[in-house]
Amino acid sequence: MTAVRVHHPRAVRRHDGGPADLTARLIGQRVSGTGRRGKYLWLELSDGSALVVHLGMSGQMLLGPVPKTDHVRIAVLLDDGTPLSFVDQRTFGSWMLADMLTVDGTAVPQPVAHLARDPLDPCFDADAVVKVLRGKHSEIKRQLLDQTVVSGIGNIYADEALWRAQINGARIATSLTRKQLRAVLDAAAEVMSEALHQGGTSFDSLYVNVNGESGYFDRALDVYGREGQACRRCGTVVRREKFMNRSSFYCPACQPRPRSPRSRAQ
DNA sequence: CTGCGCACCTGAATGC
DNA sequence: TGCATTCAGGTGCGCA
Repeated sequence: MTAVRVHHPRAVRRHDGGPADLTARLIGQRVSGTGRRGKYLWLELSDGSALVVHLGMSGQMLLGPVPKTDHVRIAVLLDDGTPLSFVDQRTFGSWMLADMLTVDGTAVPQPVAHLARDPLDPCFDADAVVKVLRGKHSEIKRQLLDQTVVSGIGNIYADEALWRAQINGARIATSLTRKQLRAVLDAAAEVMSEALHQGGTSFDSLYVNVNGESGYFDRALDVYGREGQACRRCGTVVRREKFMNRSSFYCPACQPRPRSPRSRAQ
């Protein structure tokens, strides 16, 4: 990298040294590899450190001409003259530099070390995750969103996986069988894989791929965002309720709510 | 340890 | 018409 410009300091808020330190340490480095775990990705650098990137809600890493948008947060010039831009409208994304560590036989940057493997990781061990889930007396959806249990699953794909497995997200994981928990994890892997092949989930023009194209997976969503519409499996009206300051969508017939009083009763 | 509520941010959608 | 409010998402923090 021959030049680095941080246009918006918020984009490096998670980097300890701030914009000046990040810039100084990036210049002169070469990219020696790439990696990803859950919602984090990273570029391995020639000095052994890693540039860790989280795209947040709307972040993009773009190679080629700097786009004409107000949302370019960081601009880099690579050695061959190609610009690399970090574009992020909603500014939940960030860059940081970190050292690599070896965890469970895999080298990952330090800020990623606490994350569990994601369902698309070749080393993902579903049975081990089922054990973790069964060991916690907490709601299954809460655990699906806990990146230290299984990474890469957000609110939308959690709802989709639970719908496929016909499990209500408010069920306490300890009350579910190994088979049911395994079904939820398998469904999550399926949903993520299908979404990936369709270019992700786009609700509006913000969510586009590196070529500026929308993903099509939102058209394939079975339950998320379908409040008041018929369940695609049984026709019952899909419900929505508040959960962890987010929305949960579910079919009350296919995914019956737990009876236990510990759940969030209305 | 676990849960809970909130801040962070922007722009689209909705309300008055 | 215009201003105010609500909402969505992932992460991480302080506090119970």
